[in-house]
Amino acid sequence: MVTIKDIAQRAGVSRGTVDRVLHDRGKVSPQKAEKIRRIADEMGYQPNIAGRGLAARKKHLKLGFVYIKSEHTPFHSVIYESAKQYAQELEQYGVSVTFFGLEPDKYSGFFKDCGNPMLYNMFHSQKMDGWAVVGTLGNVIKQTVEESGSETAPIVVYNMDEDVENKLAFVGCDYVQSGRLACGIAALLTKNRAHVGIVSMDDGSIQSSMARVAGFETEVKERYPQIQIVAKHFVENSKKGREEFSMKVYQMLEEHKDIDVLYLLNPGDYSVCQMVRRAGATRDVRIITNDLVTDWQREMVKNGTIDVAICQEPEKQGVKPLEILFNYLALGIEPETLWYKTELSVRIGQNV
Amino acid sequence: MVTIKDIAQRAGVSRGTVDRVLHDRGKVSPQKAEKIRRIADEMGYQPNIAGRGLAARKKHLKLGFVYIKSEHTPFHSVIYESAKQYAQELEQYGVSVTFFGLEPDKYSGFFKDCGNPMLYNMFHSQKMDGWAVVGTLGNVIKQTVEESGSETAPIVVYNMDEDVENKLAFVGCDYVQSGRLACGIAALLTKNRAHVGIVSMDDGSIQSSMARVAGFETEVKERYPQIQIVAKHFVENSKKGREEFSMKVYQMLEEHKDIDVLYLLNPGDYSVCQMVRRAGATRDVRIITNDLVTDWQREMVKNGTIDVAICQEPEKQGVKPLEILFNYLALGIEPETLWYKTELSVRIGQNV
DNA sequence: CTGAAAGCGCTAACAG
DNA sequence: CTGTTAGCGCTTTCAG
Repeated sequence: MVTIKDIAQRAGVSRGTVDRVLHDRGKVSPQKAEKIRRIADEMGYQPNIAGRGLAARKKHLKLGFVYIKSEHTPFHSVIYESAKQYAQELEQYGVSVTFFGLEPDKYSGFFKDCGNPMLYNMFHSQKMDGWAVVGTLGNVIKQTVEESGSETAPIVVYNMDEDVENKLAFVGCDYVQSGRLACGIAALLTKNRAHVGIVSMDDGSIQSSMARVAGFETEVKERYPQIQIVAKHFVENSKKGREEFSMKVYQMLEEHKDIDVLYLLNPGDYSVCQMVRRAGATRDVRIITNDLVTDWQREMVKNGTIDVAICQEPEKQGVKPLEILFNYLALGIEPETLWYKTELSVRIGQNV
Repeated sequence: MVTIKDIAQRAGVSRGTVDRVLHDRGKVSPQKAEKIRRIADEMGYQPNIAGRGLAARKKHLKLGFVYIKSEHTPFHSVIYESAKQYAQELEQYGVSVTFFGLEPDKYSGFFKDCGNPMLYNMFHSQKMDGWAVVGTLGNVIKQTVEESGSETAPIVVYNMDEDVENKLAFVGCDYVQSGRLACGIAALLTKNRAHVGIVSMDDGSIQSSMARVAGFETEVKERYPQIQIVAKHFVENSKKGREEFSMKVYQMLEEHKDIDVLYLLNPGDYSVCQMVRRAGATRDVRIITNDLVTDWQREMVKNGTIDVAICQEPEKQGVKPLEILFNYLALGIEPETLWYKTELSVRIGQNV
């Protein structure tokens, strides 16, 4: 294996100079730089990760992790817990991670106007070397941090993509594909003839739901002309909405006796599944949901209350953003891609 | 973060002594040892991986990877390629991996009597620090290596479990669960009423097939009393068998007009799927297969020739055994479990 | 039985 | 602009 020392020797310079050239830091005479680059190339130099990892401690990197903290979104709790655990592993590289929990429950209309003083208070004085931010908040945080005079630190967005300027990467699933996958499952369950009711606990304007519905509809058009979406219901995720949700779904099933597949985008409260089973005892409705994060949800898949769940690796959504930042800042490894897709998996009773 | 140096300082000894105590190597006076252990514990010492990784280079570890080399088993090619790639990453830790390809095509009855001279020639003079061995060959290799006078090196078995004495770990899927999963899918596809034909290109005596069939049958018994297994056919994987296979399956479908789910354990030649589609044009047969490793197979899932494929992470089966050995030998990390289960995933046209 | 020292590959800080 | 030095945490080797 060829080391930086070998290159230095061969080029007749010091290791420091080689390091400077390979990292474009400091000034080196053009001829020397060129020579060093050529030699490194010829010898097939590959930096040693262990060496870098060890030396990285001197950088005392600080990362910020911004997440959603709410008892109504257990999915984000899983992300948070995974990130927390990975942060501990990063400690040995001298990296410290600060967690910023945003609590939507405390502010009505949270996602719509989050350029509020709370955010300013939270972020204006934070100097971080890198940020991992849950989508839809990327730009807000970027602006808040920059306004407070700090230079631009790299940002990785997760869960929901957002058009943040110069973001380092995005980690999350392909929601359109998720919708397509749901359609493929509906087709399998009904020999390509599903009558589908789509339901979600959100006002229908959030990106993920729109993308999933669009994916589902595209797949119907392209591949399963006999599948029909007979009803769509969106109930907003508020106290009132949560109370009404089950009833709305019940009414939908009553109104459309031909529904044989229920596609739950964001059930919010999963007890709606149990309701469907009781109410539809004489009917055969298949339930497809998204995500599986609590024991209770898993249990429902195991016992058949939910037929199929489509999952998107929440753990990875917590870990990967930090990993990308660490690789970039500590080890000098650029992200391989701008979009790290988390896998869409199909879970049924036998593989939850 | 607490280092070995901190402990040494606090205990009033040298770093070398601390190292000896923490690794039970060399002799240290009992009182000192006890004291050091206590202090390490109190201070919550966690070894630094980067440091160990760097120091590991001096060990010049040698690992052996034994795999199956045959154009009839693309699954094992994927394992091999993944292992090969990971081996390259290990180079920077001073680890060299030697690959031993066993070619069953060259020997009839290969798996039954592989205590032959070929193996002896291949392994008798190999001194390795650790072995990763495909299941069903673990013991043979262990014996061959030991007979040739080499002391016992740790062995990790992969793909198929085997009762190797003192093996360090096994990496592979739960084949019984794989069979259960297939049954769960058959149930979904047919509203719990499947009439199933089970087919495989092996003589029915190999472990994985037996386990899958057993899992399927158990699930039928426990959960889906209305599912029936109406036929089972095993055709041995020989030249003759491969030629006959498609026809045998065709005959089975003709004989049992009620079959609506075909469960292909090891199709060998996937063209059988296309045959079923042509032959059964007027009939609605759903095909469930295992594993998805070639582009051709993926294409069949995409275009609906295969309805569902159950996969078992072949890449991981190549990488993980080497990773376990590396962690154990180079970093001193014991395997967390004796059985590293690879995940069983459900693939359909929308998530291949 | 134990301490001291060297070195794994890389980076940062300092001195010219 | 460039070379030297020190050190990240751990292991191994060499003396004693």
